[in-house]
Amino acid sequence: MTLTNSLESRLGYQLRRASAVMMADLGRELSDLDLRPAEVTTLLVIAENPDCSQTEVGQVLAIKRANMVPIISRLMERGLVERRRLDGRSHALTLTEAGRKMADDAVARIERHETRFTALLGEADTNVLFRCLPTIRSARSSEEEI
Amino acid sequence: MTLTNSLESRLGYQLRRASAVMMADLGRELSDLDLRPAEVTTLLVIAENPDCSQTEVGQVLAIKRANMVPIISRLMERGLVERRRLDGRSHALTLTEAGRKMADDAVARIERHETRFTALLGEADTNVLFRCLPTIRSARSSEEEI
DNA sequence: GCATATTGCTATCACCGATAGCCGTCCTAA
DNA sequence: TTAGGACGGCTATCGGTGATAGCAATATGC
Repeated sequence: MTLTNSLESRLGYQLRRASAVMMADLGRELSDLDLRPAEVTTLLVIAENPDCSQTEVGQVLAIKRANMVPIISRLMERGLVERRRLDGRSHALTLTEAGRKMADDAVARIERHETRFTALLGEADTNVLFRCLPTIRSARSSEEEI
Repeated sequence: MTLTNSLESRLGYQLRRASAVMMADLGRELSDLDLRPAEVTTLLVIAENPDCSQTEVGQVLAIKRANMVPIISRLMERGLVERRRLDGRSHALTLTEAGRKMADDAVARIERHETRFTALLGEADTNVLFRCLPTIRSARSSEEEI
């Protein structure tokens, strides 16, 4: 017996399922770099914002301060990220040469991954998505801070 | 300093962030029912497919057999779901009266939650989303089975 | 100078997904 | 009719991500 599922008509459900599919595909694409999704995004943000701090990265990616710690630690252990003491509290993050190479490789893979999906959608619909998804993000109920 | 983030132009990233926002909102809306998202979806699928089996629910929701176990257990402990032995292997799942009430309450909350977002999008864009998101889901690379 | 805010950090929890493997049951084909 | 394989539920366990509470050191503004 094949079941009915009225959740199919729920935006949140569709979003969750679609996001899971893309995340799984991304994971596969990045698996042989041994980079987790959260680590790649961190790497790329540092790549385009040299000398940023750890909490700044967290703010732009919506990753809590506490959860940034193991991410940065692992990127440093692997020699992809370096940091320079700034003022006794904060560090300036930069990529090492290996980090830059890794970031370039990751971007290429992400591009392949992305076009696998956008190719199916067509430009018009893709544009609608890039308009709608930020709208959804901006709809956080007012009482939650950054 | 406010950072740049070129990930904003990636579909996967936007999907992930938007999905996270909606999930957080859903969690808030359901928190005083003490139902986790995975439990509500299970409850609703059983509601509209009485006498279905546990793996059938899993298949329609993309939840692995092994991961259904604690979900069903908890729903049964709370007296929301009952099951009847079918053939020594499988059980027929149904909602109890309390489960039906809970499901009705959950649906009402989900509806409030959903319209909070769809109201921001407008009907035309919402329709595009309901066309595009299933397309993305269907783009699983061919080598993965159900 | 002192109260307060900020930064990075530890420790710990919750939720969801995945894998490997067990056991009992069923189905089917030789 | 029975043997082999598929199936349904289950255990145990891990991985990834997010959240919270609280600490120590430092910076900042009054």
